[in-house]
Amino acid sequence: MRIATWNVNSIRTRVGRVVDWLVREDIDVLAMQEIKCKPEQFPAAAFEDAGYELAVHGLNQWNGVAFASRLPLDDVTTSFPGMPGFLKGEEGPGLPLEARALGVTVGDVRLWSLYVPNGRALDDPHYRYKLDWYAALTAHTREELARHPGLALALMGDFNVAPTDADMGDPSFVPGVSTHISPPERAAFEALEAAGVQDVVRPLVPQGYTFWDYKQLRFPRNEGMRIDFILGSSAFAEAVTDAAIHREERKGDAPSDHVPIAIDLGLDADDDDRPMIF
DNA sequence: ATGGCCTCAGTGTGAGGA
Repeated sequence: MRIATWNVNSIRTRVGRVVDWLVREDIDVLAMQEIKCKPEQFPAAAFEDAGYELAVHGLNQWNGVAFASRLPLDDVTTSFPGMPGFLKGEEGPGLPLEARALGVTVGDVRLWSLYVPNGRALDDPHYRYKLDWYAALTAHTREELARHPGLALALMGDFNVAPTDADMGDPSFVPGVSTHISPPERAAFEALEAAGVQDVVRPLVPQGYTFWDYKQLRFPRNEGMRIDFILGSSAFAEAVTDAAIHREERKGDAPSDHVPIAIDLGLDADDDDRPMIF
């Protein structure tokens, strides 16, 4: 089974490219972020004609998350319990939720497509929102794994944090000034991992970015950032057999500014110590 | 090579992205 995540930066603009890639790479389940449309605007036919069913969560022209899958999608969940909302100029609880989280179950595997808030600037209310969003996601993840020990769970998407200095290659992001590299953001990412999910791509792909800004020749200069991840529970991580960051998808006409990340899941049939997931 | 912002709503220009 091949699973992938991709911040597509508008699915209506990218539909041909995305479906071509799914078919070419034999992807079974794709988590998308920044679809930038409502469900009724989603170009569903192109996916369905290629053999994929959809789960779409979009409220307006911003954010938006979705799944495309060749396998049945069950237990579709929009937003996770405790997820904070946001409304410019206002603060406190009860603000409207944005379309940033979508959970599905495929077989016995629980998957989330996540688009973590950007933060905008260290002194912007959006930064507090980002940290609160991380805290709520961490609490939910911890509770979910406590409730279902041994669950194969993966959090996939755009986490908007470069966890290490090697993950930040964009010179416009300055320590002490910029988002994505601040100690509180990095601590929030580490706290999420400590809740019981680990980066299942980095051990197999130690180097490489997943995002390059459209501006200032960032891609030709390879001044990118590694901010898209697949974080898996122990049961999920043990089933990962391969991983790849598809850097080629940043080339050519009308690319997203993010590239897809794909992993293979499988099991050694002779190893009875491992849980049988598929 | 991979090339100097892009997308959306809406029709002029602001918001948002990272």
